[in-house]
Amino acid sequence: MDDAQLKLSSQVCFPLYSASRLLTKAYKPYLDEMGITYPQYLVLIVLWENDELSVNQITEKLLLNSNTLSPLLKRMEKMELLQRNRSTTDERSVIVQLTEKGKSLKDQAKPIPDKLIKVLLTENINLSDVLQLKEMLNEWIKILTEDNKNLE
Amino acid sequence: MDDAQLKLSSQVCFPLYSASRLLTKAYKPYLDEMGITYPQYLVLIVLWENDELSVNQITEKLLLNSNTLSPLLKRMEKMELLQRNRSTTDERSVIVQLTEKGKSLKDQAKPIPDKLIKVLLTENINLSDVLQLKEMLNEWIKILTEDNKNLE
DNA sequence: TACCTTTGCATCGTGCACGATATAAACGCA
DNA sequence: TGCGTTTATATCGTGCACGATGCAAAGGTA
Repeated sequence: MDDAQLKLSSQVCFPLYSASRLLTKAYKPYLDEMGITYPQYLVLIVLWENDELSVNQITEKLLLNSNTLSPLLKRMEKMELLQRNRSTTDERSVIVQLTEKGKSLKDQAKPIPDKLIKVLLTENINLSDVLQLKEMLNEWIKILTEDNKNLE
Repeated sequence: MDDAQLKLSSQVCFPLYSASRLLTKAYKPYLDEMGITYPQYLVLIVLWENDELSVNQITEKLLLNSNTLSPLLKRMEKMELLQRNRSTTDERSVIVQLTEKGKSLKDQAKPIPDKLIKVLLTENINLSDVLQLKEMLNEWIKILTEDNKNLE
């Protein structure tokens, strides 16, 4: 049985892929109330932490490219959650900042992380397990982003 | 700072989401050689394990709905990797089975899992860590799929 | 200053994901 | 047997992801 590793149950990527999709889906009821999607929520988070960011700074924080973020930011601008303006010092850059409407969603978003972490804690999984998992994922993210850079 | 949990660095879902995307991207060079995508690779895996499966059986194994799988399977049929036929015993069901071409890709796929697990093992992360992470993810998947069922 | 390269962002095409909905076959039960 | 309900699959619309490519501004260098 030398193809045992090919079985679905042996693969690491599949649980990662499924858990990610399902957890994102668990966010949905809360994000629906705010009228946004999960990737849009991520953009709000980094802009709640930083008054203004260039598109490039957002790509670095969220590990998404401009071909994903440009249309997404345009949709959010149309929803009046944020503004996009060319930088005056560097005409190539586009500066993104939240509108009052975008800022005001922060209060509504505050209880979300707490609600979701409660779903993820069980008899067998405590908070320190979750932190350890996060550390592993972050190390993988570091490796995998470095890999990509090496290819360029 | 009562909104500390709202920070990107505090969230569990974001590392899950990023690691999943990046790991899938790491598969790409190998899957490109076979002319398939990651979700198509998952379909092949379950069909290498089972001679024939209904669309419904595939949705259960991959946790994807028919609205995702139907077009995906059609693309794979057009690529002559598999065949779709209505069941004779239950005309509602569509039975999916691999063509010789689909079966033959198995040999090419064999070395892939080994190559990728090597990327994920580091000074700080050994095989038992990975197994533990898989167990946690599988427990979450169980919880989150049960949650969805409860909503229906 | 002319020119080549890099950088920042955007557009295009393709393939997922997924909620909402449609449709036909099968089932259950009065 | 008739008929409402469930089940299996498919279609449609929208929003990501992402590789390939384009383009203009900025930077570097002879």
